[in-house]
Amino acid sequence: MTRKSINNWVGIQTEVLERIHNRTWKPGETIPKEIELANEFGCSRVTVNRALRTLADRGILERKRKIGTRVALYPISNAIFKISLIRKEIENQGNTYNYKLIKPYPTISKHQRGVHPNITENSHVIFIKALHESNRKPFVVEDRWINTAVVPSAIHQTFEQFSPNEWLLENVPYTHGEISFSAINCPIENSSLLNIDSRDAFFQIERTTFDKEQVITNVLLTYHKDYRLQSTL
Amino acid sequence: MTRKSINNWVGIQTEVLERIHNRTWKPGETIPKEIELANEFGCSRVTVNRALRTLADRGILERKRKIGTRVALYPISNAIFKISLIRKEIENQGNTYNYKLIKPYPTISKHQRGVHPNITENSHVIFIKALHESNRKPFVVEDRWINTAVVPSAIHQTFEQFSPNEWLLENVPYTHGEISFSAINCPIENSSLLNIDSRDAFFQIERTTFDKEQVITNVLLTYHKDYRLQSTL
DNA sequence: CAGTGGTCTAGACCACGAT
DNA sequence: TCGTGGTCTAGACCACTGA
Repeated sequence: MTRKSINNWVGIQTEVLERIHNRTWKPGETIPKEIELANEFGCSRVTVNRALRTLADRGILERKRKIGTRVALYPISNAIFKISLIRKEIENQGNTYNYKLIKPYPTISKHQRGVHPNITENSHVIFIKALHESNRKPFVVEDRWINTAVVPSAIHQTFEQFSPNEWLLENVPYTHGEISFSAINCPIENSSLLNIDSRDAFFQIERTTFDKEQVITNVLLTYHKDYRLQSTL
Repeated sequence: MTRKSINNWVGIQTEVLERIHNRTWKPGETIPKEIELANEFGCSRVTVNRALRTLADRGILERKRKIGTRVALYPISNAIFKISLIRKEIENQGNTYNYKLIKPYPTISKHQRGVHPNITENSHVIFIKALHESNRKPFVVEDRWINTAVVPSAIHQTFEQFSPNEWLLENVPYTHGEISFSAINCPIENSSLLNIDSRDAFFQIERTTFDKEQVITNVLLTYHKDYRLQSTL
């Protein structure tokens, strides 16, 4: 064999993608094993392994020990959204960022919304409502509660100068989280903040973060009308 | 050194995450270089490299040659959505899938919507409107055009038995794509299909796929009310 | 049991980027 | 220029899984 010599994993990945694309290897088919490809490309097996493993991570290949590597029948495309600071998101667009605390003082009470099994009846949570502006225009309303059982230091924050979004990210490490996107109608309280008709459709993101099974915080982000979350496949 | 011996990359990753989490290594700080960690854990540098590289891919670390590896100041969380067949999405929920072509025969005409720079004025496109049902209830409306300049064989399809979503994925390879999520009001034509009030908010996904700079297809997916797209962080 | 991918090692050289 | 991460190699052993 030894048709073409490729000795870097990106090159091999490109070649494999090309063969899938031009149907040399069809969906569902098993492709040659690592050693065979290593021989063909004149490189080591580890290099082939990295190329194929990366493609498997992307859902383009399916790999099983003993069986081999197959081209995925229904390739899964991953849409990856990078979740960062709201301030960063706005600044990255070249716009100026402003922050306003809406509820003048965070209130402490039992939880009322977003009931989560790990929040007990006695858990005390802080509620905060805040507005993030882009170029002095409403961008997103942040509706949040923080579990003070996990983050007691949050009690001493007024969140007047910086958002809980920012404070938490810098000061409270989390292990994992849940996120969901949806469309909603008439969040009456927020429509005036966002300066739009309350019958308009809003794009909403809900996020809950955990520290080893304990809920840290839950946030509802209600975006301005026409907000679009974009990514590539 | 050689405190604890860890000789697999997942173990090292876990240990690194723990040190970031308990603030042994604080946000913005530079952590020891690969060789030092390899010595401490009693493993080879390649193993450390894989652990750190993977964490850098996740946005938890930032790495630069000559500079070293730092704990990201604003850790970026990736929300990954796996985009698959609509049929698969419904079946994976344990529900029965049904498909209905709405416009009895796909029409061929110049493009009218979703103008894309790569679609020329003379491009002929096929328009299709279809409904995907979950347990006999409307789930999502598929509003699509296909560029026949790139996919001439689409002309011969009636899309009565299977959706363009399925046919394209199986028969037309693509190289990359764009996707965006948004919330919209009153898609009057679709509200009756989805059997809901036309003033309700809808969750919408728009997707465009390419084959090396040529547009293959564009689709607007309008979901039933209360649809939520979920993922983990 | 045997075949295939998963990973580790030690050593080597390359590539980027700060100085 | 030179330090640090990026990657490659050859060989080895392990882990899963089908037969």
